[in-house]
Amino acid sequence: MMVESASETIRSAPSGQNGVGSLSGQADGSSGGATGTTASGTGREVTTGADSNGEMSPAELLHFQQQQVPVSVAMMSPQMLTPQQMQQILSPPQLQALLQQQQALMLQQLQEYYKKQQEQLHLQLLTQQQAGKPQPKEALGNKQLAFQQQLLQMQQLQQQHLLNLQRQGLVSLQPNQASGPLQTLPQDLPQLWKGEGAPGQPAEDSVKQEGLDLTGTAATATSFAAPPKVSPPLSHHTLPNGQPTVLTSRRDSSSHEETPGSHPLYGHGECKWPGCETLCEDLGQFIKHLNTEHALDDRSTAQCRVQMQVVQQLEIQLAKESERLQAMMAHLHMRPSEPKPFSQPVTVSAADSFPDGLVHPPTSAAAPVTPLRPPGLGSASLHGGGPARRRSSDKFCSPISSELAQNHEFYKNADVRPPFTYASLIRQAILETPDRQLTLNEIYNWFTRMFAYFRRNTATWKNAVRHNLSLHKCFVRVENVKGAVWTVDEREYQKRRPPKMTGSPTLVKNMISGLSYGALNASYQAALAESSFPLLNSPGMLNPGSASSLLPLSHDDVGAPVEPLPSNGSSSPPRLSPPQYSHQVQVKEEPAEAEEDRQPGPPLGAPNPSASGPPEDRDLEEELPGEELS
DNA sequence: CGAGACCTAAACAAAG
DNA sequence: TCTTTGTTTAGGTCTC
Repeated sequence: MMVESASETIRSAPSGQNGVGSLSGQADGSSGGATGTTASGTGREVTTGADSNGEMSPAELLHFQQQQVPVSVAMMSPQMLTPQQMQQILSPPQLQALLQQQQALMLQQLQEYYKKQQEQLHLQLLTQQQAGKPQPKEALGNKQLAFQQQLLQMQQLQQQHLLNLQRQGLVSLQPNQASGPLQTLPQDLPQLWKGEGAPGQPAEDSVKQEGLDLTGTAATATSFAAPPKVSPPLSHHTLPNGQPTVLTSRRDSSSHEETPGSHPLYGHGECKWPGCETLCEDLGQFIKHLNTEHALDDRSTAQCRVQMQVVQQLEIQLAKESERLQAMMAHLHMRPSEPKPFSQPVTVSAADSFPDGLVHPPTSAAAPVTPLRPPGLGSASLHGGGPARRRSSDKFCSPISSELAQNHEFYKNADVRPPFTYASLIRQAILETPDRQLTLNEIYNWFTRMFAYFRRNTATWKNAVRHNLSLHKCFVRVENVKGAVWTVDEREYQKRRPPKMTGSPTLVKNMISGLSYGALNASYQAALAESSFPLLNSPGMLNPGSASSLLPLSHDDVGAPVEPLPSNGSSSPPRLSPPQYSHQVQVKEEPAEAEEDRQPGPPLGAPNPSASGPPEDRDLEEELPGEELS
């Protein structure tokens, strides 16, 4: 299907401008790896990425990076950072937060604009009235009406966008959207202003009057950072439910992260103040301009107010959607949220990761609402690349199931390649079923159901799945009544993967490859739908003693991390030792029949009678203990 | 540098 | 005959 083309998108950005050494390398490593580098003949390379590859210009990107990436990160090599690298640095959740922030900012800028126009109209009215110009009152009234309608429309538009983005999930960029996801809104706006709303194009007129051009606004809207002047009022919003929003906290932090030598409102040689595209040769000039043209005055103040409103609106919207999501999840048998995940040890480890200089705390601070940091992945994967790899903290790496559980929504919606190996995913898929067995097709389905990436990238992964199934001994094919099904031989599985280092390079690599800018875009979208991650954080993780070992089936992957062994010093041979896990549940190359008999019955190992609940939970419980054992 | 794990690509064969 | 499912082989990358 068409999907195919879209598929490879991710790797499309082989860009990995080898700037950040290994990281970029890894970027194409897995997915692009062979193909990308050596192209192994196939020349498949697929650059497509029409959708995901936001096509953000390098300049924009740089701008983006400078403003959004935590200082330390940015300093690593600002000019070298590619979207991918950025994504390497930021965990999916972080990206989400980031994107959320950006969207909010953009919206707010738009609002400011509108406000501005409105003020102008008022002015116009006043002057005209004073001048005694008998301008037909009606006309003026119409104008104002038109503006109000536009405001309404705009608000609706915003909300719609939010919703759309939320629901689209998969949708990345429309081909014609020149740069980045954030263009979406701005692009719509001009229309709104010029076309739709006002009969007599009043909007456009007034816009021109001030020499402003909404199109320009659209362009400037890409300026992500919060205008300093504006940030104050935004800094401490809380959701109706009292939860601080990621949005705001991030914004706060970002305002402090300004890159020296740059200004959030200055980019591409022009003033990024909403609606102002004044060209400024250098920062100095810009500052001057800023102080003169955008000084603290009524207008600015008004803009701040508008921003506040926008933010509040967004927050309300967010809260609503979160609620809805929770309800949906609850309905779909996922536990209702309650952000407990943060009490997990993982959190600690996450914090631990900062020293690497790869991630910054601010984000984690925003935790409550959006568990931004997937315990395992968040940090683990981040490190994968560089020095971090070495970290001995195995606790870091959480089992795939937990990782998955926590980022379930994310992967489901974002076109991000999951940082797991095919083998671990397959295994996960199989273990998630009551019978612990799946047909190939069911496995496919699981993949597509769980990961947006696989929904879009149909092309090769199926082959890879089959390949993995056949290749790894841990996957046992069993002839079933209804055909052949695949099961997992835990013992083999454990054996199979001699503990690699903790960071799991490939995973990271995978993740990275999956994180092309397009992915980022997707993440952005996903971010919106993301507010209630916690839901997924299966409580199971917290269950310490729960049914632990019945089926220690797993420590999964995410790289090989979890290890049973006393994690202490050497991070080397982590999970190698299956022995400790007396598990080996089932299977094991046996005659299909035998297998069959066994499997269907009590779901193998019937891990925990009590802790019913979704398979995921089961798994989590199974795994965690393992980790803790160590 | 070699070993291993992983990944993608692709050729083939057997079934349905 | 076409598609799906499985198996194998080959060539690459990356980390240890």
